[in-house]
Amino acid sequence: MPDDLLDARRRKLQNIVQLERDPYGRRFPDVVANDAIRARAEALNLSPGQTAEAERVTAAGRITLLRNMGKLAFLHIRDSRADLQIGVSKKAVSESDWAVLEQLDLGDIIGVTGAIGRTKTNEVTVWVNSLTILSKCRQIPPEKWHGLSDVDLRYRRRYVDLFTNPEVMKTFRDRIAIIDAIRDHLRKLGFLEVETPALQPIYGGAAARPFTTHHNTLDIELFLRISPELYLKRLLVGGMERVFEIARNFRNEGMSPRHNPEFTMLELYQAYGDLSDMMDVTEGMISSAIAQLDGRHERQFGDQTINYTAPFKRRTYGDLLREHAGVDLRDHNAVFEKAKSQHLLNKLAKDPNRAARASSAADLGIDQAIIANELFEATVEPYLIQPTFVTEYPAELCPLTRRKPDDPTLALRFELYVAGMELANAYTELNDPDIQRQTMSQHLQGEGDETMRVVDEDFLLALEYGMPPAGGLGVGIDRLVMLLTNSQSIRDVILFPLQRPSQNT
RNA sequence: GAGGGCGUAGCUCAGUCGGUAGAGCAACGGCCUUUUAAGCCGUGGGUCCUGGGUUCGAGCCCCAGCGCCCUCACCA
Repeated sequence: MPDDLLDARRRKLQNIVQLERDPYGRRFPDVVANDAIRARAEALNLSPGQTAEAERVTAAGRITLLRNMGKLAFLHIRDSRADLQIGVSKKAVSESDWAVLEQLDLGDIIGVTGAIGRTKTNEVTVWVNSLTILSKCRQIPPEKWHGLSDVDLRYRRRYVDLFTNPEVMKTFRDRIAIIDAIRDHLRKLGFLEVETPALQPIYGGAAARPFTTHHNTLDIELFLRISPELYLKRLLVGGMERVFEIARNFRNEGMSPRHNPEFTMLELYQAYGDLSDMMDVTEGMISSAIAQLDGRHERQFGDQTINYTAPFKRRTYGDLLREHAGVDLRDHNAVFEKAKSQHLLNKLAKDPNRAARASSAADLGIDQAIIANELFEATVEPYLIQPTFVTEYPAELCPLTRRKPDDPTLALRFELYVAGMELANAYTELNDPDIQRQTMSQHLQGEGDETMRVVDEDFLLALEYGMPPAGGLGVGIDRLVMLLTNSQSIRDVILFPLQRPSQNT
């Protein structure tokens, strides 16, 4: 039973009330951030044991360490950037303040004012002359040394994770910095940041199963967006030449270290641009993000070292397949036999016997390009460690994309791979409404699954008004943050990842 | 959805061959005015994930369930 632990804290809270002090505090102005106080101490050039009596500061934070020696106490308080040691001498504070100090626990939030100094052991310390409790912590914080490491608890109680594990706070501060840098970069390029519906009567722009919901007043079924694409393109029709949205997308699919049901995607469209512009934008954005962090273009991700110095490698799909799988994309038979020998057909055929008997893609009723792509994913993807733009995808894999003028079997698309992960995806967009209508309907037929899919007639109508030729780009923001912060799971870069609700908490 | 791993004190973790449930931190009482995972003396703290089963006896073995993690499947 943890009751005795909780009771002890509740008792101390009562003691504070009895001292006529408010255990939950109030406005506490002029707080200086811990790292700023440390910087000031640095600038003062104090020698060990010295205190700059005139350098008074106000500090506040959560107690992460508390050592009371009876008449002198050292505590560490933490804010979102740093820890700071404070020293409280019984002689230097009021009787009431000292009495409050004796009722403090790890996890309490306090505010102090005092002079900046250094201890004999050279630790920067604020020597307190007044102390205020700002919030009593009535739960038990995790252990000071190991912190909170149970991953389930870390996600369920992210607030505890954040204040006990500074590297977690750092990761999320970095996430914020990365997104800020991307916004700045795009605005400087003249992109307008827009917001489009997350509740959509017809979903589109990606092949994924949506979440469904219902609007009571209109009494209609709605879908949570799987992509903002079709709305952003409407804005191109409307005359916004450069638009972007940092959109939360929702996909009712499986979860993995690289997939969360809701995730953040940057999508942007640039009128009069194409694939090569999208490469420039991608490289520029990532460089800006890195500059906003520590500026290091060479970064660790797990046991890999990745170099983000632009320009990134550019390789064609066909070249990569030839290099890693040893087959020519156009040699359908070789592709088929190679895929068969690698046991890649079973899952496509959904029946091992049928896969074993088949001697061509047609036998399985599967498009040739699908088999090639299976081979690509198995043999090429794992080796795309350094940032690589993969270009010239087989057109069948991306029916909604404009084709290469001099070779209509290839699509004007690239995917950016880093560390074997798909990080970005870009196209020279299709703006011919007739071709778009045709490919959308074909795509529908190919999807014959249980999910409802409807051609978005209003989108096609918009195209008929005329959409400028454009480049389009999508970047998985969570994955980018994973890569730049060396986080192995998408859940480590999403503050509150989806967890099954638990009964106990 | 399939396979594998894990679940012991508030936290981080031990637990041997199936034989009385352990440590550190945290907590409680006491001492301590320069600590750095502070120190010293003393005390308390358990639904061993849940439910069955085997056994004289289960934290440990078996079955089922729950939760989490990983791999795969799903997924422009």
